[in-house]
Amino acid sequence: MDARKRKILSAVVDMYIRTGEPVGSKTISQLPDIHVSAATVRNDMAVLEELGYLEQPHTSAGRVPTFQGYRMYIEELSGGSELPPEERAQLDEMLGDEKNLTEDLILQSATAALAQITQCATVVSNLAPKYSVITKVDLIPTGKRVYVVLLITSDGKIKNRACRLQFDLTPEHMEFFKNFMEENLEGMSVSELSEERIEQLVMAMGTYMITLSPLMQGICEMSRDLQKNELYVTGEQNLFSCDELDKAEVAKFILHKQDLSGLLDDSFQGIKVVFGKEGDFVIGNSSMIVSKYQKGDHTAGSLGVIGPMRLNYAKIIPYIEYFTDKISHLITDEADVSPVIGMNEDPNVES
Amino acid sequence: MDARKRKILSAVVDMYIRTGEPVGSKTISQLPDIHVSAATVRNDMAVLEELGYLEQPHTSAGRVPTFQGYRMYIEELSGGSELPPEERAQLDEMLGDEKNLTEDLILQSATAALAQITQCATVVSNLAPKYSVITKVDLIPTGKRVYVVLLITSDGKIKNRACRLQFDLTPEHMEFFKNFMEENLEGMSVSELSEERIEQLVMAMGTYMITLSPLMQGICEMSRDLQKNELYVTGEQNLFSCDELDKAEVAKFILHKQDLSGLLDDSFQGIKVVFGKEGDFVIGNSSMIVSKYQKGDHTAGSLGVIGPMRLNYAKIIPYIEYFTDKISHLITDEADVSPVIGMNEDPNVES
DNA sequence: GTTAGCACTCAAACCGGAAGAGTGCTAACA
DNA sequence: TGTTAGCACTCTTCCGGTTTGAGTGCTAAC
Repeated sequence: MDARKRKILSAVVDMYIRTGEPVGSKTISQLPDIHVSAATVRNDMAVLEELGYLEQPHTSAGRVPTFQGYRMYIEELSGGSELPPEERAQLDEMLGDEKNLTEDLILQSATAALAQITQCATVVSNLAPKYSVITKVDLIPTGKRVYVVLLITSDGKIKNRACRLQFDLTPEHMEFFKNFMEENLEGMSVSELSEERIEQLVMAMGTYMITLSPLMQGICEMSRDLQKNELYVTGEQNLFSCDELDKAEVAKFILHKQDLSGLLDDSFQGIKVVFGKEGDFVIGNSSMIVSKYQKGDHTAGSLGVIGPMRLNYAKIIPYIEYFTDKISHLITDEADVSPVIGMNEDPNVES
Repeated sequence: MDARKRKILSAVVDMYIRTGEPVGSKTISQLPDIHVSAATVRNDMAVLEELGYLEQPHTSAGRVPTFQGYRMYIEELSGGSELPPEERAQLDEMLGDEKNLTEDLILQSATAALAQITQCATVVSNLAPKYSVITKVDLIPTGKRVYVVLLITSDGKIKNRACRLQFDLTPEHMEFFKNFMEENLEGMSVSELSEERIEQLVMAMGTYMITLSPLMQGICEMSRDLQKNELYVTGEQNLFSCDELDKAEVAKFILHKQDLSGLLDDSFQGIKVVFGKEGDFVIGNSSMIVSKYQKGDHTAGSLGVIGPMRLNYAKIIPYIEYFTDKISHLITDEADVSPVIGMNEDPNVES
């Protein structure tokens, strides 16, 4: 494919993104940096159509990019531009006071900022940190035969569960439980805390087993929660004010946002673009641009934008790259400094 | 307004609910219990239109009920039918094993069941219990200068917040805090726990004030959470499969469901019906039917159904009445028996 | 390889008439 | 006086035909 065809393809996609109308040969030929006639453009477009980059809604209409066409266009872009300093400053300002923020807050303000400038929905999948460790287990009596088990992890997550027992616990029982936890659970990695492991621990409790097993059941449920990845979505409203998207599909998406995790946690590098209805992603005519962020040397999660397929990729891709970069730095630094203020009661956090 | 007009109005609303088409005089005159000609029906309909119960989309179309028309129709109904035993049995079964359930679970299964049989969205506003008391405050060190404050209430709610202090606490500080809480906070009603009250307590701490005030700040935030009413919404999908409702409005509603609390907590008795766009309720062409449930002698919350205005009121109203009655009994009984298993980490709970 | 010219295609917009549902009014009837 | 049949009228909806215009593919000339 020669340079002119590439240029024409780019121009078609660009124009289509701007206008939403199928693009004709005449329009392209009139562009300042296209120096050939409409007829020539027509010939090239016919070839681009054969190659699968463009298509016609009907015989006498202009051309519209295919998925493949968009992909090619995006690839051309992504090598490109660094963000100009003034935009960078603007983004920094939107991110707010970066210091002293916790990981959750950093992610929240990043998604909020991104949603606002792109006028799209933004999504973050924050992987359950693999190195997180249980730092504290506590047991608090709160009523007749009701006890609250409290679980705190090294990355600042706090979980609690109330458990009803068959008998009230003696001080000896309480003592045993606390010691047992200190010896066996505290210091253990959350990812090790499988159901089998808990089963084993219950067995190891000996005569206390029967009385205390509901507590262990509670711990089991909490550890399952802790191992789930978190998914935030913000700016869903923006999808509804976009008339290229089917409202019913958007609604379905919002109600099943969890389904995204598969797409987001997929292994990939750099920028990934997913188009609606091309794969598992349910909103037709939409696209999702995702990039990963790191904590130290590990992938810690991914940040993405969801909007119509006609999206200003040229602007948005650098934004996302800048944000994920920035997040990587912030959370890596932050991890060195101090534990995190818990946010596990925020209703926007789903898993 | 004579009996025949009343009957005709009822018939028109009924027919309109079934078909969704404007109803003509001929259709009505052919109904089995209408024994007058179409011309007579026409005359009556003209009167009903003058009275504001019916309207015409255009001159040569049939009649459609107005808000007032619906209201009249619903009023006629609500005196009516007890639920037949077989339906009652069916509802009971859907509610599942009623014993041993907590308040939250009762409400959840009721909304789920109601959403399923009505194919509508259901909504529950559970008022923050006014008599709820703080039973326990605990303080747990979890990291360098980081402490978790735990708050447990008599109705089984558990809240926690991590607070970062300026210094690490000495055992003496810890001791003081726990004692102070035991003396001043435990036993106090949640509703008394205003910001001013907390302010006063901070003042009363004397020399410990500066060090411990971030903890009190945390308590303040948690008490604010505890005083919020809870709002569950279920079955939102159903609204999207209903083509009389504007999807964009439904979406807006879902994203701002909190706005409902005003409508739900309003004081009223028996059944209340709100029509979309008539007042503050945003979904055009929709209606919401609400009824209150009691805990002992106090209103504890309300349960409602949201669907298209063309709703089978004759069926749904008795359902709602039955459910709220049942819920009232269950939660009143349950309160006597045992404290509640906490559910405050459920992501569906909003406030 | 590029371009102008031309015939062709197709969607969208427009128009006008016919069909049909339903009304309001009037005059007759019990 | 209330009820009914009849009739003219209104208004939406549907259908088919025509027009318009944008855009194409092909061909022949440059």
